[in-house]
This record gives sequence, structure tokens and C-alpha cells, in this order.
Amino acid sequence: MGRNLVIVESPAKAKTIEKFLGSDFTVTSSYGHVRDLLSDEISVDIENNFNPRYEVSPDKKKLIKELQKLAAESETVWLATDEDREGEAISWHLAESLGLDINETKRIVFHEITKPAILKAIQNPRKIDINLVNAQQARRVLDRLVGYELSPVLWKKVRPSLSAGRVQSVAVKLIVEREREIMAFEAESSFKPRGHFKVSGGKVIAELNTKLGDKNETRDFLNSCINAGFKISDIQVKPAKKSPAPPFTTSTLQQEASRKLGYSVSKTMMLAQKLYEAGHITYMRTDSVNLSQLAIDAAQNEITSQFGANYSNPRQYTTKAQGAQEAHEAIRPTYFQNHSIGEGRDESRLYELIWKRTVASQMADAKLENTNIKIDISTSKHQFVATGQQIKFDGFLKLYIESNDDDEENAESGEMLLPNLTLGQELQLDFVESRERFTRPAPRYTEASLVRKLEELGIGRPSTYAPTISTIQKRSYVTKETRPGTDRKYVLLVLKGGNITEKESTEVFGAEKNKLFPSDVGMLVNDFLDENFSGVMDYHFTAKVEEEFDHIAEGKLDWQNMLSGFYKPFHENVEQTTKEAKRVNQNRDLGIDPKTQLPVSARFGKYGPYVQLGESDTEEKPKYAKLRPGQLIESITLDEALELFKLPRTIGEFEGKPVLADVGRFGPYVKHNNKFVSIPKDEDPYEIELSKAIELIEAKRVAEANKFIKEFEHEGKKIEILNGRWGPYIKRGKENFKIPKGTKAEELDLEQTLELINNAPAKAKKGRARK
DNA sequence: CAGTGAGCGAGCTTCCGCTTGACTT
Repeated sequence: MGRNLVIVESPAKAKTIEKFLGSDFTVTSSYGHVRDLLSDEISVDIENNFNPRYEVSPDKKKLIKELQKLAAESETVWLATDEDREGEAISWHLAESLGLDINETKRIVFHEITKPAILKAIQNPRKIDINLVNAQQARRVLDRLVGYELSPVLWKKVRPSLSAGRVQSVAVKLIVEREREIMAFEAESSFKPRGHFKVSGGKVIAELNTKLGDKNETRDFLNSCINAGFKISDIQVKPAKKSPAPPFTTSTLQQEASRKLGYSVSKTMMLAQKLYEAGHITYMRTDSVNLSQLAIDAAQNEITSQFGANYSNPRQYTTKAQGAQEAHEAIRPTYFQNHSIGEGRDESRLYELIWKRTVASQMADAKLENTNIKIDISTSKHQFVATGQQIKFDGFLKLYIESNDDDEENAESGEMLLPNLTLGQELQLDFVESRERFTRPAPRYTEASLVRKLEELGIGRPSTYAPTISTIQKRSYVTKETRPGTDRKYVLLVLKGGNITEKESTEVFGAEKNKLFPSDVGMLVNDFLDENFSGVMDYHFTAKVEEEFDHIAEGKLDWQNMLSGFYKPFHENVEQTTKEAKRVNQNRDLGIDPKTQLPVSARFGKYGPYVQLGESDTEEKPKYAKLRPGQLIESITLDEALELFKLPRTIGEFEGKPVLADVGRFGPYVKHNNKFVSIPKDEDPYEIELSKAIELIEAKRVAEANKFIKEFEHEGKKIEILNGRWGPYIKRGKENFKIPKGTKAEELDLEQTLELINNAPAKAKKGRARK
């Protein structure tokens, strides 16, 4: 036992640091925060100057006991939590719950886990900065007040179990507002002719320098090209350079992994955590682009030996992100000589991405040469223009190209290499093609682009991006979906050999892959909050309170005063809204059903969104139908609603009982004699015929018959051995148990079966199953 | 597990930021 106890936040970090310090030092970790407000109540004494009531978190009780013991055995305790607001607070909570003397306890900080940095930190201890701690308390209490006062308003006015908060509600708002923009968007079409010219030694493709409004205008232009002459009237050659992107932060890593590897935000974090724990990369929750000198030197070595000294350009980047706290380094490889490492394909691919990005960030700029040419048309005032790009020196491009959210678009207008051309040169036209193009609305958010937007607004922290995205999906405010697009006609005009041809084709537009869509609840809750709590819902709310937290940290503002200033008007607003606001109810009239002459409306009910045919206060009971996934009360049309009433559909009779087709929670199904059979994807519940339905019913019967293997009686309970989707399993009442691979299910006797049941891993209990 | 949509009432829900494991269909 060393005489010094050092406490950091992460156990992986503790392990590394222990190696740097002598045997006099024991390094251990707090596993993040150790105390918090109680979770089942506000836990803030509002009347009494917002005094927070903290307790050791339930899952930290054991840990605190161990730390108390270690602290008692040590001469000096060094609190080495992160150097930011939260880290300072963790140190303070540790001191409080370990009963440490604030004046005796040494507080040390470092931004990088390198030996010199740690040794330097040990030589420069300070005391806990109570102002910084207070800034964290203000942050914590404000979030609690907002979350725990707003959520109950939603329970009363919308429906139970919903939630609201400073971060999640704004995240939902971004998605709802984007969806509305897309709904309101009307695509405009235009034509931009492209001339293809033949030149010796290659060809030139040039675009008209203006858009043409419609087909006729385009036709007129193409006509004018038939007997026109084309001459190069301008050539501009300009050098240009491209610089590498800075090393990864949490947010940029999530974005690039999403674009380049197709990983979800949570998958990226899970893989990064593994790489971190294995010691392959530095800490993965960071907002800093900073690299340690050690890393910069190592990268330089690597680049020089692999590509040559002219490819090296050591640089230090500075953070642009709002509210960045920079307690860590950027995310980088720990050992640059490992070009590829990690368990499994997913991990290695993420590692390689990090390696390349980091190394590229220390490489030379790429040197480019852009050539812009203009082509006069003798019969038109317009010109054709083309841009060529040549790479003179590839620099960092040798290793890494940052991707872009709309790569599609870039690919289309991609820059190319131009052949040698001279000013005044006459060009011979091969053909001109002009395809109708449509404007596009702003794209829906992906998980990663939402993270980028939140970071830009200074909302949320690296450790919360992934959880926030999962919260708003768990509350069903938002869903991540892949949806097919719709067909759209476009016109293609081509001038070739003096003839103009016109062709109409169809393209698919609006197809979406893994994009975030708001739900009806998401939209209702958002509108309710936005209307009644505009302050908190303001995109700049976080930035404003962050400014005040900074003042608290600088000792210029009292944290409890700050809270009081915020809370008074906020709480009044909560009270007033609770008293006065109407229950949120959506009821949108869609029109009259031409068949029955009854009104059709879309509504938000107890069980979610639905459409209604007829009125509830009339003699005839109205007909109801649930909305399908992807349909919104706000945008469903009369025709779509009428379609929904067509189900459930009676398609005939089988064995004297009716056969129904409908769509349920798990997709389309056929119901017969109280039994449900799923309708496979290639069949349509609106169209399916009786013969096919009977086929499905009979197939299911065969599967059922094969399901049963054997059964036992034990202590009055039936134990069955059945064939399931993943092979044979044991069923006792509502519990299912696994049968190990290699065991023949048919040969199991009661004794063996009971043993399997008793040895099954206990659910949600400590430890793993015994062998 | 595939339903429901009148109304009432009991009991429950909820935040953001730090950290890792323990979950299994």
C-alpha cells in the first residue's frame, strides 16, 4: 500500500497512471460521479436558497466504502478528476463523502495521460476550486428543476411518462421544425444544359452558367446551339490548397463513423470504449482537438518514415465548439506504430479511421490547381463554364479525405481534369444534354448530424450525445427510419447531330436511410412546450445559462442567486400553464367520405394517433382506425385515411369460420378462429385472396404441430420442451430456458430438464451463471 | 401479442453528466 492515494474518474486511466508513478502511489477510480440528487424527488430545497440534497448514488455505496478504507490508510489523497466543471464537482463530492479535509486534500489536473504531464501535475497541486464546483451545482440544480417541473406538466396535459428537459426538448424541436420545413417545401424544377465538346486529346464537359426555367426555354436554347460556334473566351488558372481536418472529438468521430462506416452514434461509442479500455486510443468522450507533444512527435516520425519529410507538417489545432471544456486530448491512437488494431472488423475499422484522421491532421496541405474556363456561344448571351482541378501535391490526401453530408451532390458536379486548352480556341460540339432538376429541401437529421447541430448550439456534452439520442427515441418523440422514396417524372432533352430529342423518365426521390422522423407525440409535445415555455425552448437558452455558469466559476456571481433569478419566472410559468392550458388534443378535419357522406378526422387518443369516420355523438358509432407507421396527423390526407378504414377486411370463410385480414403492431396478419398468422412481406393485406390465406393458416398449423416435443409435470406445474424460432427450448409457465447446444432435446428427462432450469442465469441479479 | 377511442381514479412516470458493466431477445 502506497502512502498516496490518487483518485481519477476512469479505471482504464487509473491503470495507465499507476505505471507512471512510483510504488508510493495507489491509483484508483471513482467511476464518474459518486453522489447526486435523489432520483425520486426534486431534492432541492427551493424555499431554503436552493439547497441541494445529495446522497451517494445507490450503485456507488460499495465503492465509497472501499475508497474510505483506502483513504484512511493513506497519508495524502490526491483528487485527480478531470479539469472541468463536472470533474471539479466529482472531486468535491469525493471529499465530502470520504470525509476528507478540504485543506489537506490535494487537487491535481492534467489534460493528457503522459508521464511528463502526470509528474508535472503532481508537482503542482492546488485546492478544490469551490467556485467551479458551484457552477456545476447551478448546472445540476437548473437541469433538475427544468426536467422535474416540466415533465409533470406533460403528464397532466398530454399523457403520462413523458419527459422534457433542457437538452432533449431542444433536440426534438430541431427534428420537428426540420420536418415541417420539408412538409412545406415545394420543389421547383429547372434545366441546366451541359455541353459535351470534343477536343484533341480528350473532351470538355461544361455547364451553362445559368439555370433555364422550363422545357420551352431549354428547347429554344438548344435550338440556338444548332448552328452556333463555340469559343474559349477565358481561362483562369489559380493555385489552391486544402488543409486536413483536425483530429477527432466525440462529435466529429460520431459524424465520420456514421458517414464513412454507417455506424450509429451508440455503436461508435461502444466500439471506441473497447478500444480505449484495451489501451489503443485515448479517451473517447472529449470536446478537444488538442494533441500532446508526445503524440505530435510520434505522428511526425510515422509520417516521415512512411511518406517522407515533405509530407509532414506538425500542427496544433484550436477548438471552435461553443462551451468546450477541453479536459482531455483529442481522440487519437496511443501508439502510432499500430496502423491497424482492435478486436473484430468493426473495432478495427473504427481504429483505422481514428489513426488516419489523426496522422492526416499532422500532414502537409494538398496543393491544387483550379482551372476555370468560359466558352462563348455565338448565338447566345449565355456561356458554358467548366472547372478542372489538378492535384499538384497530394499531401494529407494520400491518407484521408473527410466526407461530407451531401456527397451525392458533390459527385454530380464533380471536378475533373481538363485537357490542354488555349484562349480563343474553337470547340466542336458533340452534344448537349439537359436534364430537369428539382430543388431539394433541407435534409432530415441523422443521429450524427443532430449531434453536430447540438454541439454547434453548445447543447449537451460528449458524454450525453448518444444517451440523448436514445432518450428521445425511447419516449417515441422521434423514430429512426428507412423509408422508400416516391416516383417523380423528369424530362431529358438532348441535342445531337442537329436534332433535339425529348424523353420523359421517372426517378425516385425522397428515399431516406436511417433518418430521424418526429412522431405525432413528438410534434404535440414540442408545440405545447414551445408555446408555453419559450424561454427554455429557445435555441440559445443553454448558451445564455452557460455564460452565467462561467461567471459563477469566475467567482463573479453567486450560484444560488443565479438560480433564483431563473426559477421565479420559470416556476410561475409552470403554475400558470398547469392551471390554464387546455389538455393537448389534436383533432384535424380531413373532409367528407364521398361514400357515406360522414366526416373524417385525424385525432390523437389514449392509444395514439387514429382516424375516425363519423361523429361520436350520433346514433351510429364511429369507425376507428390507427395510423400506420410513418403517417402523421398533421399530414395525412383524406384518401389515405379512407384507405385505413378498409381494414380489417373479411376475405371469406374457411371451415365455417370467417377469415380476416388486418394490420397489427407486428405487421399485417390473417385471423381465423382466434388464431393469428403473419402475412409475409410479398403479400398485401388489402389484396390477399382466400386461397392464399388458407395456405398460410395451414402452414402455421404444421409449424405448431412440430413445435411440441415433450412435456413433464413437476410440482403441479407443466414443463414443456418446444421447438422455437431459435431451436428447442424449455417452457415453464411464462418463463423460458435455454437448452445448451449439443444436447438432444428429445432425450431430456425430467431430472435433466430441472437441472437446466435451476442452473439458468438469474435474471437481473448479481453475477453470471455458474458453470 | 394483433383491442381499444365514455369517464373516473389510483399509482406511476421525469432531468443532465460523469463513469462501467450486465443485460438477452
